[in-house]
Amino acid sequence: MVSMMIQEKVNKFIGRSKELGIKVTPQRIAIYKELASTDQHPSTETIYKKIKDYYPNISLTTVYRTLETFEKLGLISVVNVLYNAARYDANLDPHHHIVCTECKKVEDVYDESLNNLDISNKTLGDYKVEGYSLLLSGVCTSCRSN
Amino acid sequence: MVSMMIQEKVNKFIGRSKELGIKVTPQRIAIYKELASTDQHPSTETIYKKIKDYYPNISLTTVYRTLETFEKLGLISVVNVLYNAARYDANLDPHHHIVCTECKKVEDVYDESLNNLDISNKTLGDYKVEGYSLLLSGVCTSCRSN
DNA sequence: GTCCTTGCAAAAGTTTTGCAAGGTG
DNA sequence: CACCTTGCAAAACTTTTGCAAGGAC
Repeated sequence: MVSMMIQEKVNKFIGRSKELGIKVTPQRIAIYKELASTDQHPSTETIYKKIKDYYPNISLTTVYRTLETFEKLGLISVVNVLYNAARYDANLDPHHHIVCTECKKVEDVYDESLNNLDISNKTLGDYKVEGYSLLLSGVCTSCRSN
Repeated sequence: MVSMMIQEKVNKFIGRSKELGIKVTPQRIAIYKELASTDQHPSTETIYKKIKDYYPNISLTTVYRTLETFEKLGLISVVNVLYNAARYDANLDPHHHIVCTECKKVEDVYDESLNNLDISNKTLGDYKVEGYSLLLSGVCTSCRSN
């Protein structure tokens, strides 16, 4: 799966789009292909700029709308759920977070057993790792009751 | 530490500020106190609004600048490192991410042993958990050589 | 041909910057 | 009283929305 050829991924995407009943446009293919071609998770703007090289008419609005559509249908996922505004933390002790996917509320999660994960060196590649934190996602009570 | 009284946290903050050589202003105390009083990780705007209730002259700019200052000095930390722009992922297989704290580049991390963490039920409180992902942070090779 | 999708322009929302006035150490 | 910090206003940036034209099915 990881090493699946780009074209194969795109074909799968086209099939899935048809199943979902959304239209397969050149813009959508370009956007999906751009995203599937890298593991660097570019921003919307970056995707837009890359596509513009060979598809100069594409609009940034389309990239925004398309990524949102794909995400809602489960064709892609958001890496950073909390991208809309900076969130700070006065608590510097090691702990993790859980975010409500509905209301975007974030709360602390304390679980000692998660503070000393053994992360194999080979996964880290050429990074000098400073730390990690776990972001759990779910739906909080008050959102579930709505 | 977790249950340390707010005033105690604020006092510690004031002492640390003096050590660091930054000025202790009423605005800074208010901002720190607001952040230290909750585990909900409000956005900059939310902090601003709360403080405005009892300190109507405070400026949103000050809140932005102050939080940035605190973060750079290590007085607080950012929950969502990648808050400046949406980042998407075409790869729906379970995997994690590592972000370079310098250039904000994000890459995939594959490590089977991290895909089935045993998260104790009591930590999850009243959330219905859908999933989790690990965000490692570090400095990539190209940023380290600069 | 129908209706979803696109592109443009404008609006809304978030964050940063310049500068003069004010307050801390 | 020096210099850091604040507040205001404006600019820069990111994301969303309305609407008419265009294209997929």
